[in-house]
Amino acid sequence: MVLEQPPASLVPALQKLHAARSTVGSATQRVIDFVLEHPNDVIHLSVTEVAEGSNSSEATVVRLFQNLGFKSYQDFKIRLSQSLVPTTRSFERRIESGDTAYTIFQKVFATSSLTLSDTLEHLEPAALERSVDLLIRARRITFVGVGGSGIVALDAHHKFFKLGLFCEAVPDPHNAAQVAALLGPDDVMVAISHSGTTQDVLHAVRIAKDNNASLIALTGLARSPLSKLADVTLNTTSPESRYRSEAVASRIAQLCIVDALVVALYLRDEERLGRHWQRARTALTEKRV
Amino acid sequence: MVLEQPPASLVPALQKLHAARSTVGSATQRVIDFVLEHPNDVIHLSVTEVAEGSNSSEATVVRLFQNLGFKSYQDFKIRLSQSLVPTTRSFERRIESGDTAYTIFQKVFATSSLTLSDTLEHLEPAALERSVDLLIRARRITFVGVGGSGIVALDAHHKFFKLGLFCEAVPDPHNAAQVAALLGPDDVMVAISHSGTTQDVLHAVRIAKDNNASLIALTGLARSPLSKLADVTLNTTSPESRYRSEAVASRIAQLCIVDALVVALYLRDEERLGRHWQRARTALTEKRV
DNA sequence: TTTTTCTTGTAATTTTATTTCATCACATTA
DNA sequence: TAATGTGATGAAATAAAATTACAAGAAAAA
Repeated sequence: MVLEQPPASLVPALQKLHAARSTVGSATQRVIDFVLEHPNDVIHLSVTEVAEGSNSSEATVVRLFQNLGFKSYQDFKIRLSQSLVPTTRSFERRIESGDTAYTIFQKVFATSSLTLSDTLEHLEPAALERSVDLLIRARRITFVGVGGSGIVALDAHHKFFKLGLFCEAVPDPHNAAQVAALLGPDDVMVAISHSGTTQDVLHAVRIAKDNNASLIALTGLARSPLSKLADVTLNTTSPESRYRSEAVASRIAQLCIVDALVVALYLRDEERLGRHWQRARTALTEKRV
Repeated sequence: MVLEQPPASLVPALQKLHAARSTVGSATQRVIDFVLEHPNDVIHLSVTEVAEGSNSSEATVVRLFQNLGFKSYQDFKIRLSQSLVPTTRSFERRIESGDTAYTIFQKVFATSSLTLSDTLEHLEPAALERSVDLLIRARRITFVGVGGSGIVALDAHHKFFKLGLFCEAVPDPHNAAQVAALLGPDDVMVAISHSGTTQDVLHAVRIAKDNNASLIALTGLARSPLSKLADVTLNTTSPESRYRSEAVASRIAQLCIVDALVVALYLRDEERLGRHWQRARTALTEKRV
């Protein structure tokens, strides 16, 4: 078995295992498979137990991890436990009637954090690139969303506007359809709806599509009517929770997506957009004490 | 040494050690001190090495962790390594000109996540309780903020409104002062300003204080003119970052604070607020496909 | 003071990790 | 086809680490 010295390992422990899988013998492969299938258990298992679980021998287990560049089996377990940490277990996030304000804050923040990482994990790099492509070329950008999603639309408008882009937010369902009717093939509509089934939004979206405008969907359900109509879908995912609707938690992720889009656009055309942004910024400073 | 069975432990491993310190003997204290001083090294040390490092015996080390509720010394090391998982280092969050869209997303999301945990860490439990007290008793709640903070105000209004509370958002600086003039001693103003120095907001806040209204400040700088006027200050903290103003990152945390406040209020008076919330919810369902 | 309780370190024991070594499987070459 | 080399493997030996048993000593209670 030949293995290069692994790079300073930003890579979580499990990826190393996966990468090595094809270059090792059958017994060692069984060990790798076992570890990949039960990573959370392995943290608490001894060499002997792993050997038994994978129908191999202790020696094979020990050698595997040494060859992978870990100082010892224990060393591997430490690394592994560190890469497995992020999921605050759901029972630790569940809000109970008797919780103190601070406990509630802890749990709400934990859920939000989890929503962010879950969402990031499920976003497709290709979809992001396409979104940026569409937005940077757009003549005009319209953000549509009602209710809670309307807030996201306003936020997006606020930020895109600072970049000097021609854009508008339509948080009012009545106006949405009318604005959609004005869009053309060079324009982009960004439709925001957690459920992806909001009638008012769908109505506006259909009109926009009829006019050949491009459509980016920001939604919480991958297979919704809205995402079927969209050129690109950016999905948020969030864990269930009592006392706090999924929609609310996913809004945090949507705002974060907007933030990231703004930064990505900025870097695509720093020359033009940077100038606008600076001007908007200095105009604000005068308003401070 | 008497120790209650530790609660489901939202608490990182080290806090347990710290809490137990005063209830144990001198040798055990030396062990605790050693671990608290070198947590990152301990992860890789054996029982014997820890015993040597702390001038105690192996038995003392092993017993300490068993008494603290860990299954074994190894079990403790696993927990410890999980609580020590290095936060994404700042150079891994810094956005560079050449970054791909996906990389930018990773970095923006990482920064947001960090902002959330930083903010939570700095929030004072007492301040949270007082905020909830003030809000639940309020006759009328006014959210004030301009620009980006105006979005937070709107979001807060949207959510508090669903609980059936008498509230309003004033994202327009002109109206802010007028609305503030209408407030009385039973009312609460929630002022949102990242810098805590926004003239328009301060103006409105002073008027509100003159009318003896209570003031909750949502700000990003602890020692700002705004927080001096406030009865309670809820602070957001966020790491520096290029291409993305601190204000933008901290907005995520502000929204999260609002979310948590809503949940906390709800649980304080589930009877009354739950009824309202249910009604608002069912009214929405009809708008879906 | 005496008795009891709790803490501690030494040493024995058990568990766990690592190394050694003989064997086997497979590929290459004669 | 047989001979040879290479690397993977597991049984067993060894080493290391963790845990427990126990007796001595300190502190608290009677």
